[in-house]
Amino acid sequence: MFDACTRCPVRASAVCHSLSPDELDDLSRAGQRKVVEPGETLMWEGDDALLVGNVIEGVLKLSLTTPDGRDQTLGLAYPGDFIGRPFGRTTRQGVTALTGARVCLFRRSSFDAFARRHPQVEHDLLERTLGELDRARDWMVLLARMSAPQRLAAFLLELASRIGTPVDAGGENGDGGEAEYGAGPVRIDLPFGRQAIADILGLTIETVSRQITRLRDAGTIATPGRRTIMLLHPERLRAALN
Amino acid sequence: MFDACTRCPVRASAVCHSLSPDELDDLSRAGQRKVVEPGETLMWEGDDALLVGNVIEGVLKLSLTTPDGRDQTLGLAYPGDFIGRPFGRTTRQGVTALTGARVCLFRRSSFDAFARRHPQVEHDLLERTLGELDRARDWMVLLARMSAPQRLAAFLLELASRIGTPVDAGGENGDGGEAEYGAGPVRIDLPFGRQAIADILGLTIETVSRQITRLRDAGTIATPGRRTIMLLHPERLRAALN
DNA sequence: CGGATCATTGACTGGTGTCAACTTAGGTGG
DNA sequence: CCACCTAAGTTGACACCAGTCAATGATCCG
Repeated sequence: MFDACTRCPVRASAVCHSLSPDELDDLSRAGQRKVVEPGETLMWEGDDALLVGNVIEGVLKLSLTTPDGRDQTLGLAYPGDFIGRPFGRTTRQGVTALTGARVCLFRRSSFDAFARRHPQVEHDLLERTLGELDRARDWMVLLARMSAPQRLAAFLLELASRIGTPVDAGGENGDGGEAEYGAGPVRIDLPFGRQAIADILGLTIETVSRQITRLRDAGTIATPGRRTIMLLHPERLRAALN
Repeated sequence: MFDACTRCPVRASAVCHSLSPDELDDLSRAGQRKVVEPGETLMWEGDDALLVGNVIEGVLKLSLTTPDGRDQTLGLAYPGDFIGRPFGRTTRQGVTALTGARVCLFRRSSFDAFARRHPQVEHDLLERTLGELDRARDWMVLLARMSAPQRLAAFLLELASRIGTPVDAGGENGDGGEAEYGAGPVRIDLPFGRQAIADILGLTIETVSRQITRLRDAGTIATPGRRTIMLLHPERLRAALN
């Protein structure tokens, strides 16, 4: 298990990155890896907060259900991100896998105790949480004030920076890595369908669909498949935000 | 100054509550009290994060401006709350006093260093930030999915629990304290005007005004003055949320 | 090839924003 | 103490964007 941590693909970016080999060994004994199926819910909103963990691979959503039964996605968790609610009685948001995923889970009580013994872990958690809060508040502005076209533009740009791959005008750039996208076209392979986008943007699936059609007709994007979007003119999306 | 901390009205609830007298003395040397005028902005969005602090008295707002110049309030800070962005280069949200206020400020660099030497403070900050994040996410659902009547109802109920005073059917309850409100009427003395409410709820001032009128006509609330709202039937507001 | 799911499109409705006029509250100075 | 003035709040008319309901079209999978 210690070895599993050493070779962990998110070793450098997860909350455990600052631990010494001994500490890591200690923590790893409390952890358990789990493969999550697409659509599987790891934690339900309102549940007792029994588990926390790290995303190793895949994309998960944090979501809440409105009183009238609609779903609102509050954030996405990518590899290296922390999930769950430490130091609290209940998890206020549900955590559901959008894609197949692998996670590394801890009993919350064990993790809490470990974190309190390791200030560096608490500090890392604090920095992450402060960053999450900043991002949540940015998103609040989008949900509170922006039109459907603006919401979609902002979302596509964020996706591009998270999981987009730059595409050379002449052909594939090749590596499929994290390369920063600039002015050129970007390819996004969506890990989810239209309904999930609607849930994220606080819109209906029909409105999302109409906005995508509009952007395609304008030549700003191309949609070679249901789950692929090419940003042909990212700068136009950026312009649409103002 | 040490004495000032000992007698501080938010001594029990602020981030410094867990400190020993010696530690408190240490921290207090780095702090400075400041009186803030209504409307005064303590920190501007995008500023270098130079200051952090505690609210001692009054109500402040955290806000962001949309590209087209509208204001969105992201949260309110009440006495005991922590303000500013520790461990970061910039403050993403502006902090502006809605009422006259008193705060206790630290240079961020000093506070950061102090916190890193005192895991208990970092832990407290982490718990606060996690709570803030939960609340921000609840509010996201409101902004993303709820109608104007629902937003106002939710806001009035939150205000009631924060700064409302229960009112006996026969007369004043008297103490003006934090007493939990139950089924009975609650009086809210608004620390801000209609525009601020609109900024919080992501609506226009006209829509807020119309909703208030609607609730008054329905007998759910009374508005004896511009800055006073009496919740005559809080349970109706609660019902309106579903 | 056929069925099911997901996505798109269309027609219509309703809620909220916008612009503008009007009213009220509250403070100031005669 | 009252008249006035200003800022804040209210109300009305109208337009438009996004939601709803319904039908059609495209993909994926067995």
